[in-house]
Amino acid sequence: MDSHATTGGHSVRTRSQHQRRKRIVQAAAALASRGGVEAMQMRTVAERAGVALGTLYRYFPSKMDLVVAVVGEEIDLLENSIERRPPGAATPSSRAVDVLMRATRGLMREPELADALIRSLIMAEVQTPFGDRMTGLLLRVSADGLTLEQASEEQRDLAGSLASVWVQELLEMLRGRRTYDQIQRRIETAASRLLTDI
Amino acid sequence: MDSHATTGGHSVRTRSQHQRRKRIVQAAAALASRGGVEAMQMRTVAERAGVALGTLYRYFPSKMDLVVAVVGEEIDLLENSIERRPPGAATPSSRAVDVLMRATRGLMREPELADALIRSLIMAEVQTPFGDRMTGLLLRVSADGLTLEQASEEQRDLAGSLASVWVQELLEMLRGRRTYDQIQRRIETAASRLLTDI
DNA sequence: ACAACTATTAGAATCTGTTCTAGTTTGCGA
DNA sequence: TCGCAAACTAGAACAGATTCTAATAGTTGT
Repeated sequence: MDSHATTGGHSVRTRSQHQRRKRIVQAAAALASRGGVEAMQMRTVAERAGVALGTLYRYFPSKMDLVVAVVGEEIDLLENSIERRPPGAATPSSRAVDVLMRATRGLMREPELADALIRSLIMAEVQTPFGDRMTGLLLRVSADGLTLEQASEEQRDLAGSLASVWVQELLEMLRGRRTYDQIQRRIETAASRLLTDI
Repeated sequence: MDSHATTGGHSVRTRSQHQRRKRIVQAAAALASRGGVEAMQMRTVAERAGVALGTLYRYFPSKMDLVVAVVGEEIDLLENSIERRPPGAATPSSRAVDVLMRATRGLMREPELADALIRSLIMAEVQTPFGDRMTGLLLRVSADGLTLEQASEEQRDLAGSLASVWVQELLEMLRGRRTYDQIQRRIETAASRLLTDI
């Protein structure tokens, strides 16, 4: 309903505010990467970031907003990684698989963090940019640099569906019901159907 | 870690305990079907069920366990209904779409409850038979009565992927980001790709 | 019937997210 | 520089989930 300046990072006034925000997110990520969301308590985050609890709530109106910010950084890392080393495979679908499995490996490196973030995002009442960003990423690598806005509805549907499958597979993995190889096979199967002739 | 007797309903000792459990679940469902999970406060549930808070926690060690129990009853209804009236469309993919959209309409009738249902299933630490049951249902209607065990790995992957897409679309709907028609279009698009020549 | 054990109860206590209050500091335009 | 609005701080207060306690009621085996 309301658009805060907190999650976007725009409309930040001073340098110190920018740094404060950064310290908060870093403190949150550090805590979450060990004990998960439970360890990422608002009081503790504030303390670690050297900030009052009220200030933390000024920057992030709820704990979920903070989680979303942490996830945003993870996606930034993924996007940077893709920019540095774009997937070189021949077909759209195998490029998409490349990206998704690279993201999977990244998340597997910090399972506690991944678990906390994925579950929290799925539980979020409000819209999170997570799905859209992944969908955009998939479109970019599989449909020749297309953006979310330029894509046709069908293209967005197909890329979005693949992102959905990936998220569910991640959840299954976090439940201990999938191995990396199983995820890869399922993603490959789904991608070859969903992204052929896109 | 531990497997309680609470969610299963087995190992209930006396008749009064069985009835107590039933009253608790009914009270919880009544509260959730109006105000959603927030309205379903543990104190209130205990009060409505005429049970002490400690007793409620003896039966359901966490709020999530209670939600899962409420939701379990709803799923039974859903599956029975679908099996009583099998879809009659011509192609495998349209039969699958039929089933999924019928389930969607059923869930839309009580949005607050549906919200709790879907989220709890996704969040459940333990395995819930939900995904597998849904996948089995899709295989049955789209691949000529196939069961989960009889299907090939690829068939299970494809049906499972469609189920994943459906679950994510439901979540988007509950967040207010999808209309019924949008879901239908996306499910149709995904199904036609995933279930052709299955 | 008796003892041991388990279930239930009312209510206090704890924990953590969130809000509120009152006072202090900071940035900035006049 | 002055003054003001916004940002910040410490800490109390509040809310709802979960845990704990001490007492009572119910069940079961002998």
